[in-house]
Amino acid sequence: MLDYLILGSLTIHEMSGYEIKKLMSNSTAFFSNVSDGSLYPALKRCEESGLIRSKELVENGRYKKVYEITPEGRQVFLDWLEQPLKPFKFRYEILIRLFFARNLTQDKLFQIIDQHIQQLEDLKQSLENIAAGPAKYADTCQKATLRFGLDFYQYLIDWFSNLESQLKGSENKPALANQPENQ
Amino acid sequence: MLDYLILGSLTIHEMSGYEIKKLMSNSTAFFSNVSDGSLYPALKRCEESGLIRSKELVENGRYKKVYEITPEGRQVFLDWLEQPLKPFKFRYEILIRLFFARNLTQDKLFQIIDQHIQQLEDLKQSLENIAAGPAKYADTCQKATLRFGLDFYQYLIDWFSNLESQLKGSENKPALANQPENQ
DNA sequence: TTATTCATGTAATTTGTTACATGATTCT
DNA sequence: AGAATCATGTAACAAATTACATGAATAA
Repeated sequence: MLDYLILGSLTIHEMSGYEIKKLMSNSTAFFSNVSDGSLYPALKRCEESGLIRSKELVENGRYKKVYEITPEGRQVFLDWLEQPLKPFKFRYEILIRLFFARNLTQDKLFQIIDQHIQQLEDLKQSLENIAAGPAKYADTCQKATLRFGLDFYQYLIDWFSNLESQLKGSENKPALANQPENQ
Repeated sequence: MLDYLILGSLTIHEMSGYEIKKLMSNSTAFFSNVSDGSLYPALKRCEESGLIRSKELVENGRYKKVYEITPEGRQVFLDWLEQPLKPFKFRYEILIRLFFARNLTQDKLFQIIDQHIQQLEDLKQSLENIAAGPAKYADTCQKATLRFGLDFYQYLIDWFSNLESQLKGSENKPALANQPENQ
């Protein structure tokens, strides 16, 4: 996955590892925050398999290793782009908490939900900052990606806010216990 | 994470590895589809660290290893439940495709989006089947978890359908190219 | 002068998957 | 008789993280 993120970035133009990281966090942070410890080994791996090649240079007295994509790398990337998607899997920590929330007081549960809403607000804010920024390289599809992030975070914020209201609304009832329903 | 999923399951009642897997896929499949290769080693690990203990028995001529949570395990689980959430991270393959979609013809992009919508419809259907089923152990919070899955998949289906309409609407324009904006 | 940003990397660990391997029971 | 489900596990591999490690340039 990371390899394709690297190849994709290099289809835009040649970049150093550091710049690739920058691009990720300035535009796609919400779906891929890459750590140094995975990026640099991945670059090495891709170079070894001939998908990218590097030149080392010194710019403003700073050592840099700038990578460009090779024709083979471009082909591999284009092939991947068209391939069927892997099965969609999604692991979402707060849902696990929610699933087992009967072990929790309602207050504690609300704390966790509030905390998550705050996380989401922060993430949304950082995307808004990116959206308000210079938005380099942003074509229609890249803008759609950003738009997705904004919409998505807002959706989750609303969903969890709504859940809280509903749980609060049934506060007098045994909220976390089994409630009979017509089945 | 998996360890907590196991502990959480065992707060409901004692279960074998197989039953834990069943519980996951019958109620929380959409956020945690656990493979044998991770579940059984995890059970071993938890037992070695004293969080759970097992008894082996033969039921209907079938060998079983039934696990129950220990008081220490319960405490570890409850502590975890209340702990701050880890930073929310989300990697979503189709967004990476979308981000680099300028390397793709519009037709190919639509194929990918359609394929993803189909994935989501299938996942939603499987959740609907679960929701229509006997819904064992389903307390309010567990129902909310299921509800989340249904709402979430529908949201994504709508979002991507909408994206397609929008892209189709601008088909005469250079859809995948950089479109100037007021910045 | 001190913190931040730029810049690259390694080592140990974590967490999980896929494929392999086995075997009994029950449903059709 | 054969397929599906029940039931448990190992071994090899994959992908990524965290912590460690270094060091120059620039902005406060």
